[in-house]
Amino acid sequence: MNWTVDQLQAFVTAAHLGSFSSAARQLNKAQSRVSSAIANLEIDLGIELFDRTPRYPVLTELGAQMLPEAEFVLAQCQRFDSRAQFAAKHDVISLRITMDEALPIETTSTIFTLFGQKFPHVNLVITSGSRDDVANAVAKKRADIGLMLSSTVLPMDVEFESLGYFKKILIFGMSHPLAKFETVSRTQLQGHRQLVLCNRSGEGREDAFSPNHWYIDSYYVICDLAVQNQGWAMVPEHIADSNWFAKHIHVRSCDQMFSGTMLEVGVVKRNGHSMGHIEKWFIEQLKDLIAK
Amino acid sequence: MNWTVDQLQAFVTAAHLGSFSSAARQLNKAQSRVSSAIANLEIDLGIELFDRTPRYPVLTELGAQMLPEAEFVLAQCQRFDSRAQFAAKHDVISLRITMDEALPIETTSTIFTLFGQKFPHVNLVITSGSRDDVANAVAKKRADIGLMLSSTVLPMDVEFESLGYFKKILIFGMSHPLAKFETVSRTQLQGHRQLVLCNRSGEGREDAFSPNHWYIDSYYVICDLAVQNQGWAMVPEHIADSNWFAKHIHVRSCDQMFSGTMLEVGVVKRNGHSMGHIEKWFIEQLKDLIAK
DNA sequence: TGTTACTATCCGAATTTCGGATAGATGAAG
DNA sequence: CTTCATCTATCCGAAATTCGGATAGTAACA
Repeated sequence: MNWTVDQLQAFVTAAHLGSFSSAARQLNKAQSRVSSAIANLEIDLGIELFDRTPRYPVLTELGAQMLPEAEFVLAQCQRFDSRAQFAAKHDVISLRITMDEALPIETTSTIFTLFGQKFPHVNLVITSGSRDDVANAVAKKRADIGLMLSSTVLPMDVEFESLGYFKKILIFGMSHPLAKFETVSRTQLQGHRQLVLCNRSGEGREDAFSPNHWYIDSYYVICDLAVQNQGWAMVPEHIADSNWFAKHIHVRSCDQMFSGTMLEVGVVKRNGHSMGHIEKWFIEQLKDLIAK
Repeated sequence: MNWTVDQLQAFVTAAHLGSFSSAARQLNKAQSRVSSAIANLEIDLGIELFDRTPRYPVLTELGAQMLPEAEFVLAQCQRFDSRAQFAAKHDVISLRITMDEALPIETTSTIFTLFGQKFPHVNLVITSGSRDDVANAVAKKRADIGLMLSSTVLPMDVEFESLGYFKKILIFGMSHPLAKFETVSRTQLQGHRQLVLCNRSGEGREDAFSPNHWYIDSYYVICDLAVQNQGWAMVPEHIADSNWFAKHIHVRSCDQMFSGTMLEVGVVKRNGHSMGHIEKWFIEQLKDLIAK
């Protein structure tokens, strides 16, 4: 393997333009260079790429078969190079994002699309998990930034920055005793079981309002149980509205009932981890989207 | 983009071995070459790949992120090269095979598996179609060799070479009038509709035995119609035995009844197209498999 | 037949590549 | 603490290669 990328370049452009001379002009090289570059490539590969008997060189059968291969290799080389140039400028080549599975996918997926357009050379690693997983992944350096709903307990070495709020709403199943009332009072709620979010470890609970309550570590499980009339709950609006649950639960406004009806959402990052402008861009986009 | 494949090679092996010197030994180069190769690569990419302050150089964060990229590019270069070496030797880099859809898939798929093991550098293009499609694809240079059941009419510029024979058997539907007989005579058959294969254009028919007959261009359609008791037919054994039809049709031996109970199978290739030894290998394998 | 545009080849200057030698540095061993 | 082995960066001169220009031969075209 003695050929160079330049030789591949000469081969590919000559094949496209159909002439060594024009290839030389396009590549800003002397014509003799393109000629000898291709000749040397042919020697090295052991393949005659062009038939030179006609006026303009024409690809041989094997040459035509090797052309797409060469184009592919060349493209990979260029991708490698531009990625390196990018990394040299921005000091980053991949960004690992982890997010709470309770976040609305519509929101985040549009961000990733934007991200891919704006930073085509950056690898994204997207993981998701429960709220604990998110904070831990950031703390343990398995992720660069995390996206999660606010939690009262956080690992020591990460910090939380608020981005905005999601509205929480009151839900219960179709056959739940409260379903027959148009409005419900605080007292009525206290008479039934509340489904409250907690961490995976069972700690870091939200405040339970009803003395009768279950602690559950996932909003999705909570909604599932609500569908089966096992209790009422306060959950983020987008989860109750999702296709899985929307038709099987009752929704009641409860603005006047609780103060903490808003759920804080924010990013977690390692303490002292200074963010590059890619990370900043990402967080700005998130703020915009959540504000809507 | 000014770096060379050699520099990538030096980077990758040095990263793996953890030392420039050992990389130089493995690559049969002077140590100074590896050192300067990597230094030049770093300059060209604008990235510091190794941290040289410790005893042994250790990858920087960016260097670690670029390593798999470099490995990938290198692997593509080597693949390109070995494929070229192969093509130089065998004059082929891809083989386009087209086959009659009536051929037993079990047979051919094992051949393709073998082929992939024996010639990992050859691209396979596999298409299938009716018997006309096969011959035409070869004639029109859309395929290199075709695999089909014998046909009385072939395009001018292709030739047929016999590989072996498939047994044909007599079939009819479960409720067909002939189903109640253990054996059937030629006269009985002539009293019922025969389903006969023809070309897509309606020409190139097999000989119809019964004066009452339909011409159909696919054995699968023929079997379908037989299942629905629309007539009797002579079809290749493997088609009648296939999962689709086996339980819905009656099979009768008919060796003593017809002389042409064998169906010739063979390859078609362009006139004068001299086969490389890859094509020969392929055809040999086919002969072996069909003989079984 | 002359003109134009193409390719292969030759050539000398300029550049790069190559391995060896050297010097400084580091970690292990005594 | 000293010695030693081994590492890396750098320098060096010879050798090889690369580079663009010049030239010659050739095919298409008017």
